[in-house]
Amino acid sequence: MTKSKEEVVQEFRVQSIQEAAIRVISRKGMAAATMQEIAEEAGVAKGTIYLYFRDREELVEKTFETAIGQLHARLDAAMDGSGSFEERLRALVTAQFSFFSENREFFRLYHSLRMTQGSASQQRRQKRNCQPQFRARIDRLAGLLKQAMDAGEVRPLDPARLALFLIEGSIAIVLERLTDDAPPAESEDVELIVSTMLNGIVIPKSKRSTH
Amino acid sequence: MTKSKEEVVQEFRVQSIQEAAIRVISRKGMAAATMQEIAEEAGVAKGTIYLYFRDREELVEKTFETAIGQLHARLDAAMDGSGSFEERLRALVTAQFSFFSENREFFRLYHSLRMTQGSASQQRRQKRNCQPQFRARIDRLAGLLKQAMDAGEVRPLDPARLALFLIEGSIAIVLERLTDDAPPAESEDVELIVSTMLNGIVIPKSKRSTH
DNA sequence: TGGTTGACTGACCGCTCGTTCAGCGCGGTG
DNA sequence: CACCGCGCTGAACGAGCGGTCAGTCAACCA
Repeated sequence: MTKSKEEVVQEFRVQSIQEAAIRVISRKGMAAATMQEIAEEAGVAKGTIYLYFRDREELVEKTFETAIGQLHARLDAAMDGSGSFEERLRALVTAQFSFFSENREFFRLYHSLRMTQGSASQQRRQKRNCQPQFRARIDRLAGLLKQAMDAGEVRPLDPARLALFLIEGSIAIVLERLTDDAPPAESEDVELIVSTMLNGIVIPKSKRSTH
Repeated sequence: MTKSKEEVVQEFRVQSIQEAAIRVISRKGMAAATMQEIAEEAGVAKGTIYLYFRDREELVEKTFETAIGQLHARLDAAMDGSGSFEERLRALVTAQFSFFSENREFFRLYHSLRMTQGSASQQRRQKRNCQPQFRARIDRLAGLLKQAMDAGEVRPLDPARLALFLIEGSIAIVLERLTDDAPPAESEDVELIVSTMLNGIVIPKSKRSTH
């Protein structure tokens, strides 16, 4: 089952084109990323891309799928640990933070894709292909929350809404960190998110110091 | 100081072109919205737009400024009320919810603008013109939070980060409501956000029922 | 009512983009 | 050495964009 030379070359090309696509889309955004620039970034001619991908749409789609697979693997690993609810939640947020700071460029691709709009057919296509990927992330976290609710650790709230709120809120902070010149330690932002979600921001009246 | 007939006509044109721009950008997204389609939507010829706006960029910019002014006015009104911190926070989230459900299309424009990427010069331009608008919203909420912290009602956390987390999390839920076929009552989602932010999701151990 | 104006139009232009394909060079074969 | 086969190239193409401007005509004056 060893790979032939041709297969190795093929895989190398596909991979380096995808990596170039991530970098260019991250830099310029989905709409402004041209095939020409992706080709230059990958060190091949424009035509070469079309030997490995049917068209621009397929390139973007396949690239996204490859990259998000890695993210999901990391997040699953973080969540499937056997700690307490709090530990698992903290692990999830931490994993998300570290993945995106290791892969800043992918993060922007992730966002570009989510927010891309276009013709009606493009929108339908995107809904079919990409939405399920995001939905899957929400659903997994929602599952974790539901579990904690059933165990009586967490108040009974709509788990899907909570998951959405938490993930999007975190993403906003990750995004902010990316453009921050001197962001605080990663753990500090993780703690802010986790403690806010778990215990809220209010100081109970019984614990307030007299002003 | 009464308006001349020409001024009235001029204002009407400007306004209807801007409204058309909002609708088209909302539908197709920033990149895919063409001058041709905006013109058709407004019921004028493409060239007419250029009598009222220097170029596409100015149209988008002016349109955005006009629209976001309304949003800020609403949110300020909600926050400047003289209630308790909790009441003002609830009012803010509620105002955001109702504004965006009354102006679904503007909401999508808002998002399109935030996520637009492009050439280096476009990015710089956008940073100058649009980022401050978003920043202003964050800053206002951050001010409210800071006030509550100084009063000892809220734990001392980075107010800017908290504001970002809250606003983006809420926006995600608003967005979800827009595509939901049968979303829960607005007040229900507002309550979820406010109570989560204030008190967290955890049930204190002392109050847990035995399983 | 004939003349003048200027708001409006839409065919047109230059340009950029995704996509194609005739041809190039190179490693293997007889 | 001549001859392919094939991965690759990049000039060329057509579609579609933002922006232009010569032409149109209803409204208004003299």
